[in-house]
Amino acid sequence: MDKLQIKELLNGQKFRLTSERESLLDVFASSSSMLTPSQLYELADKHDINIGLTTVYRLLEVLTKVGVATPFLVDGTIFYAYCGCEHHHHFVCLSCHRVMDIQGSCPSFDVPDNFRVSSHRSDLYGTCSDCQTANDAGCTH
Amino acid sequence: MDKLQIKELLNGQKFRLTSERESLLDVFASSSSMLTPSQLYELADKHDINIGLTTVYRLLEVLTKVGVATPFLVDGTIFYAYCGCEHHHHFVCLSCHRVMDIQGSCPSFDVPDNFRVSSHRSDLYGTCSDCQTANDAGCTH
DNA sequence: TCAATATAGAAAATGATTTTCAATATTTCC
DNA sequence: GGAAATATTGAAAATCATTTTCTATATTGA
Ligand SMILES: [Mn+2]
Ligand SMILES: [Mn+2]
Ligand SMILES: [Zn+2]
Ligand SMILES: [Zn+2]
Repeated sequence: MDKLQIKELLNGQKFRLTSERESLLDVFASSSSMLTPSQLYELADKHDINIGLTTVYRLLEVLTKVGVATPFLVDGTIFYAYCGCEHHHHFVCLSCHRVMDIQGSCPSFDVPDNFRVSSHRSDLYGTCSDCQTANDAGCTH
Repeated sequence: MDKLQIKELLNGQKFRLTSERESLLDVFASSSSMLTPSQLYELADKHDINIGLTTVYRLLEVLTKVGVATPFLVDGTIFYAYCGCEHHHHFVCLSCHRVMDIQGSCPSFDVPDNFRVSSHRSDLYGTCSDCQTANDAGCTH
């Protein structure tokens, strides 16, 4: 997904893509894992991008509002992953917290006619191949 | 779902179904809405069941652990609904917060062979019929 | 250029959740 | 039955995540 597109999306809701947000977004989008706000803050730090934690919260908030970030609830904790705008489904590795896009058409369920379905989520949870071999080797990382 | 079954499930993990938990469970299971811990606490109060908020948190924790309660993340807030053990899918009304079971077979996605899928969630979000007619009538409740 | 609007970030406030702990209840085993 | 071990309760305190506040700064738009 293009950064210009994201800027347009944000501007459409009177949000701005500042240099701070752009740097953070780069870090966020390049991570294949779902992250807590604090984890994103730490990760940015490692890239020598020193942004206030409040700003991290605000970025995740606006990205979620425009649909570019997706929140995941895992084991009582809320994580965020950069997922772009096109609707798709996910596999979440409960071991390494990586989030992978998966192929497949949207599920269809029997919903009463008079219900309006505005969105849906279909997420799979489990262990990715890397983490399985790691576990096989006796490593709990 | 039988209360005895729930007791067995809890006992299986060395949890006990005390009288406090049983009263709370009655209130919880009879609600068709997803609830925050505080909301369940208030609801119990209305039924003249006065249980500490800490106990409410602990009940939801153990019920989630044994799979009888399901957490929902909606708009940044974590709610819980009594859902029993048999796997199924849900429609969540974003207006009244009721959670309805929906029919349909589990979706199938293309997941790499070497991934282990341990669980999945398929949730629909929208507006139930009651809330649509309420909105039509100009009521924002 | 000037006014209006949005953001950054530190500090403080808030609020939700967890921990602690003493009392009580339940289970286990002799 | 009756310890001893284990689990629970709930109030209070502590902790932790998130939001609010506020001032300086930046951006947008007439
Ligand atoms: Mn994705
Ligand atoms: Mn259900
Ligand atoms: Zn993994
Ligand atoms: Zn409704």
